Amino acid sequence: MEIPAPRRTRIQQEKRELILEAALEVFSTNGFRGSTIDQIAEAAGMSKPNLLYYFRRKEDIHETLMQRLLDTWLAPLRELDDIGDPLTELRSYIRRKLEMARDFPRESRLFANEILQGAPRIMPMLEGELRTLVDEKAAVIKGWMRAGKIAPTDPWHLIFSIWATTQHYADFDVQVRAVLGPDRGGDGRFEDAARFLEQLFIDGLKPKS
Amino acid sequence: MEIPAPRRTRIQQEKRELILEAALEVFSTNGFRGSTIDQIAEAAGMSKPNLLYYFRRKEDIHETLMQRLLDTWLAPLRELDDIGDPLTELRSYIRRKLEMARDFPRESRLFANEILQGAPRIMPMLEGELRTLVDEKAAVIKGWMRAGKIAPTDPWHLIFSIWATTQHYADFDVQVRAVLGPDRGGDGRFEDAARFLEQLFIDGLKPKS
DNA sequence: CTAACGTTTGTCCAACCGGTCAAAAATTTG
DNA sequence: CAAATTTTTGACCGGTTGGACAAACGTTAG
Repeated sequence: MEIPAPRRTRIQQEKRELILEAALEVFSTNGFRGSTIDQIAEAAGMSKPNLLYYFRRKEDIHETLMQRLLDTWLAPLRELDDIGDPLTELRSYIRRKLEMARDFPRESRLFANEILQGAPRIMPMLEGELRTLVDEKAAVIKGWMRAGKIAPTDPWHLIFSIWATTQHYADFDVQVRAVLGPDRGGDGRFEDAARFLEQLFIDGLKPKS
Repeated sequence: MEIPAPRRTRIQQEKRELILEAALEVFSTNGFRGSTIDQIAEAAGMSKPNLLYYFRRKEDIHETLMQRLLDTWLAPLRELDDIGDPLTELRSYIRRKLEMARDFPRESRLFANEILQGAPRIMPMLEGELRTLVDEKAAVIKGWMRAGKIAPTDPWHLIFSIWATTQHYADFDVQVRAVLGPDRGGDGRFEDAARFLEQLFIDGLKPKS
């Protein structure tokens, strides 16, 4: 029961892409209800009825955006497997997630907006696809713990803490920059964050005695 | 140039309180633009014009809510000082922040919503009061590092990571519960989180050799 | 009691917003 | 070229929303 991909002309492909790009910008800064079709249309350089010719409802745009988002968003976690050294593997997962926060902050905020409001549109995905993937990776991590490669702890909360710390630099960007001030809040903040997070996750705060 | 607190009757005090409580509920789940005065009025058990008698504009409600929020929200950080053992002090800061995420999730989400949208209404506070406070506490932490009481690292990013990991359990609650599932996602999740975070921040993930 | 003051409500309005529609303009096809 | 098809637009509509307003109602002080 797969919905057949609608046949589309070259113009339709391009215009739909243009609209999605504009909608990402608008939705991620104003939220779904805070955004208007007019805003998206203007950002995409077309009239409202014209936009509605490509996406018949506002929700359709959001839904399409959401579906694409989740694939790329979970890619770093999918890559996590136990073919390498566990600590190295986790380190590079953290690095990849932080890079995504740096390079795709709009996507991160779009996702955060959706979750904050109770995930009305993607709840099935969270309980299904996401949960399965996390359980799978938690099992891998548990294996590392049993083998004594990393300290035994809760794999699920470990994953949460990686999500939280990395996405923080996208979702709370304005706060981070405000607190760091003009001097330290520049482009270097992501490298500082990377250094800090690596140390935190590997060694914690206890001083080496 | 302090604005004098308006003289208010008993009824005004009570009704304003009622409205703010209702508005916290509505704003924190729908965002500012996603919430209507009617919704707040209904949640407060009064008519819309009646509500507008106590707060003349929708923004006034949000602003009042925001001002109160920030005081209580930063209280745990204010309590952090160097009269105790540094590691213990940080541990109890983390615990307090996690308790706030558990006990005041609506406040956390209200704040997150505001920051996500670029903090249009509280930016001066972030650059002023908040930044000053964080700088002050960062200095305390730096002192601990110089004294060899905790491992040397970036105090600002340390504070960010504590905020991120603890608030995650309020802001991303639906995701946390969806991923943990009905069994592990119950009331015990905050204790699991507390245990995990303590271990993470103190010892990190490297196994004890 | 009654005048003054505080509170509540029904009604109304202008702006906004999501979405429709028919007709014009542009593009593709034969 | 001309017909068929796709794309674009201006005008419009019904519902919602923030907010104004005056009248009604309740309360309190003299």
